[in-house]
Amino acid sequence: MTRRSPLMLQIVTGDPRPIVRQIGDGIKRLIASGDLAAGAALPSVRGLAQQLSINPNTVAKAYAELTAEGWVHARTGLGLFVAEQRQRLSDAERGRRLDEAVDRFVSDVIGLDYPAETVVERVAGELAHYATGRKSA
Amino acid sequence: MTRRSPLMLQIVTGDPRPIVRQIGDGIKRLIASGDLAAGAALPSVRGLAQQLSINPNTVAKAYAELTAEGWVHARTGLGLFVAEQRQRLSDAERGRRLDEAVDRFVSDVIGLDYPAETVVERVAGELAHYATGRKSA
Amino acid sequence: MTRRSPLMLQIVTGDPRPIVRQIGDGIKRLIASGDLAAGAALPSVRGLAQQLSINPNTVAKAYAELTAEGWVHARTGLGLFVAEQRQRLSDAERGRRLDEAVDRFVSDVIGLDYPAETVVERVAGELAHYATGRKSA
Amino acid sequence: MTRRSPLMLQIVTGDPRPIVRQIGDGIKRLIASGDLAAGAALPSVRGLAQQLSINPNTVAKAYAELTAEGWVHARTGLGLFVAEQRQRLSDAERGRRLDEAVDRFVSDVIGLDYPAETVVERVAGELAHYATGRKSA
DNA sequence: GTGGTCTAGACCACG
DNA sequence: GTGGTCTAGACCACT
Repeated sequence: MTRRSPLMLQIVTGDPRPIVRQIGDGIKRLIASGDLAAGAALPSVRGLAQQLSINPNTVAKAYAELTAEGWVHARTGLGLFVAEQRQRLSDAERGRRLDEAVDRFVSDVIGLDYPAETVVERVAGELAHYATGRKSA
Repeated sequence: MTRRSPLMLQIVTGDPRPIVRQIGDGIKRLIASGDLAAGAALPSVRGLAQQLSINPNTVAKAYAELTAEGWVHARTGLGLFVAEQRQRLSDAERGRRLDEAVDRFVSDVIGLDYPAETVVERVAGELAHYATGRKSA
Repeated sequence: MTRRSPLMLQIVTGDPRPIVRQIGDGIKRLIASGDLAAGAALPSVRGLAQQLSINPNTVAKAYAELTAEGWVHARTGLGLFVAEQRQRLSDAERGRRLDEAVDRFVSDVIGLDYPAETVVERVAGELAHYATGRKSA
Repeated sequence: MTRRSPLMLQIVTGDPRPIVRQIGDGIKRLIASGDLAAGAALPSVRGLAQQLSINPNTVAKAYAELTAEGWVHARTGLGLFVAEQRQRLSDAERGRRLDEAVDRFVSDVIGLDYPAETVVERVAGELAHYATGRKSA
């Protein structure tokens, strides 16, 4: 139950997001989708770095951010484990971040000339993978 | 048609997007919403720079990108004008960018723990302000 | 008002806290005490690194954490600025962190054999420097 | 007096403190609160390790630190016993540690935006559970 | 000039 | 073995 199997993670060089963010986003999704349950062990810094052929420091940085944001917690000498999820941000802050994300998304998409329904459906489809209120899968 | 009135544009220092992008996004929005019709003239580089109190180089760079992406075109000695509507990006490129934007959006929102419907409604609401689908099709 | 004067910051090699944390804590205090008002510019990464005779990456890391926690925000090409303060954490999370801090503090102090009043007075004295609800100075 | 009953100790995996420290802090608290009187025997290294389901090395290290700090003393062939109350640290050292603890505590709490009185009351409340001041003075 | 990212390699405490 | 910290030096985008 705490075995460290290779994660379903891959970094894409073409992706404009920095590697650190790709790792962070990827793991957040695995947690949100329930593929990584609370208490599960993450791959070691060195292990994941080797698996992805990147520098261990880059992985460590991504892990540090996930730790700071409360997604995982480190037990020195043992490794990283998925934390219990809990509401860390104030409602006001959550609202601000939603606004920001929506705003940016609209800016990104507005020039692509897709019908609004198409865009909305794509978003809805993606979000469907992640249960409301997380990990109800 | 070609008068150069001050654009309804403003840069926000708190915005995480670089200024170049804020200008580009802003003008794309004005075009998409119809506030800037095809054939309309854009403010001069110096004029807009002064209006927004930013470096003219920054405006010039934003304009260069809009030109490269086909949103506007330069008429030597006259200035920049909003281009006639046409397919600016290949379908493949459009699809790729949609994917990218959706992906990023989902990553941004996933930790906020909002019900999917809430998020989808917000996006739909924002998109409703702009032209739905391609106008010159 | 946005001038970058040398900060009242110093790192102590004997301090058990890592340098990154000393910098972060120091700046948080300067902000909390009002010495660094919202909108004020922080010293540049390279500048502070030189001033403290440490590696720029170390400063950058400290700054990145402050940014992630919302104390400051970066404007690429311009520098870092003190952010408007706002309630980012949920009440539950704030409570958890208070509990944790108190718990740790008691553990640290319990063996030193000081009268409780002495300890409490020291804490009260230190906290008095930082106005309730921040920057009311 | 010297019977070796199971200690009222537990390690918490979620606790940010390393296990070594949790053990040390826990025993110090038991001594400070009087639950472990001077002369009382501590559980054996192997026994406590088994009770807490942790590595004996970890317990041994914690015991070594307690011994070095003068909290307990070893009687060869018999085990560890709580030391008679005496000045374990120099005044300078005690003062330094108090400063350090207060400093760290203030840094931890400063961003949580609680009124100073609230924080002070919490500290006072926690400290009240333990002996106020040195007991054998 | 500014901050942000990435690599490489070192040392530490912890289990 | 684990994660955490620090240094050194490089390249990038932005102003």
